[in-house]
Amino acid sequence: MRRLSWMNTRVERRQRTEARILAAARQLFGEHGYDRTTIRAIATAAGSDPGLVMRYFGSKEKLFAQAASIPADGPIKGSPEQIAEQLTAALTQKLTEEPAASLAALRAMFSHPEAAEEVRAAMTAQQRQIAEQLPGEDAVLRSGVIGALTLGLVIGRHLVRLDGLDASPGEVMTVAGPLIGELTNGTGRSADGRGQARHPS
Amino acid sequence: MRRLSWMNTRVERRQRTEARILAAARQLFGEHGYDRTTIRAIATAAGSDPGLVMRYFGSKEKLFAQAASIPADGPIKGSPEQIAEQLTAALTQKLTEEPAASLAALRAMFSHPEAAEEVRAAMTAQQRQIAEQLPGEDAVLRSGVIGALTLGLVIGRHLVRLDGLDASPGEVMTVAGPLIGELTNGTGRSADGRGQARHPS
DNA sequence: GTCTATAAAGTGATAGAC
DNA sequence: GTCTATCACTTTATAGAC
Repeated sequence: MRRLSWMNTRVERRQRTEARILAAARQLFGEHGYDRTTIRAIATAAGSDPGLVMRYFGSKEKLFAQAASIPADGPIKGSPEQIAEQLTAALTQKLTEEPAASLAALRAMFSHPEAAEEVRAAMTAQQRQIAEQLPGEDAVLRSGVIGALTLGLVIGRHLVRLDGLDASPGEVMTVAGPLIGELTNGTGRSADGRGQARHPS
Repeated sequence: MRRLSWMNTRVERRQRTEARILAAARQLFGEHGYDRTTIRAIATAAGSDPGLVMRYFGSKEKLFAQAASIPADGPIKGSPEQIAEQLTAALTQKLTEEPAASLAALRAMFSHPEAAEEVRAAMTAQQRQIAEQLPGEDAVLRSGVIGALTLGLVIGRHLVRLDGLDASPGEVMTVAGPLIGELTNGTGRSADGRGQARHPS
């Protein structure tokens, strides 16, 4: 049994180091993009060594693939009103705390084709799903605008730090929520606009 | 006079080469970002030579500064309705044909800090200008959402090629126009929504 | 198992030949 | 004036010392 516990601590040590490297990779990829993040910088930030990083993850590309991922939002279903509610909730969460892995993928997508594919796949999957359930001939277009609005808000807040978007998620959603309501049911009138999102106070 | 005409052709030749290099730089920076665009690739695309590129522009950084720029939209002034109209027109144009220089700056901004500053400066200048003239306590926030929507639409169409955004600019504006109208006057009701933008057919 | 030393390739920039 | 050859440097990735 002594051997097992010994192996355990060693395996655990290795797993902890791997996790530290992965966390450092996520942060640096998210801050500086793919090309400007070097294996050396990741190793240093993780208190480790470039050689180990390569040994654990095989290549920079594979490390990035593990570090940057877009978690698919749960399936979105129901009436336009229900869809709007689910979209609003998902967007609120993205504004509150977008995970480092997503930010890494989002930043890298503009210079790293594989990251672009990752994000595109996640976004088009959700958009298609939404478009199928929305009324109106221009459902595909409207779900595209929903995607653009979401992308703009997330990028504007977390990556570009656009003026005015540093308000609380609740405040931002007070403005953005009604737009989503409008886009889901195809008219600016029937959803009562402003009331759709909760006020922060 | 013979010398003058001789100089002219030579100066012209040089200017033409410079223009070709600049055009190639814009296109490649816009397609692959700053880091992945090499001086060598630009020179080849322009049918020229890496040494000449350096000689003409001094450095890759200076070449990028000349190639990637965000033209400031004209000053935006007037009542909320007029502002909405000007914003709609500007956005329509950005959707119709965003110049290569802007696309280069937009793509590079996520990995190249100086490009980020370029875009941020242009966007915050316009947003501040708009926020000053909009009614409501949350004018700054609303102009921020306008910026995010614009950014999302331009990026979604030209850079990410989001599903559904490949419609004609007129069709896209049929959906996005009312949102801008709603954001400028602070309510989803008073602007008549859909009627704001022209239909394509 | 961990890390140092180095290899191989590609970059921006420069000097100097035509 | 135009372009070739090369420098100095940095990158990922590997081989081998401890």
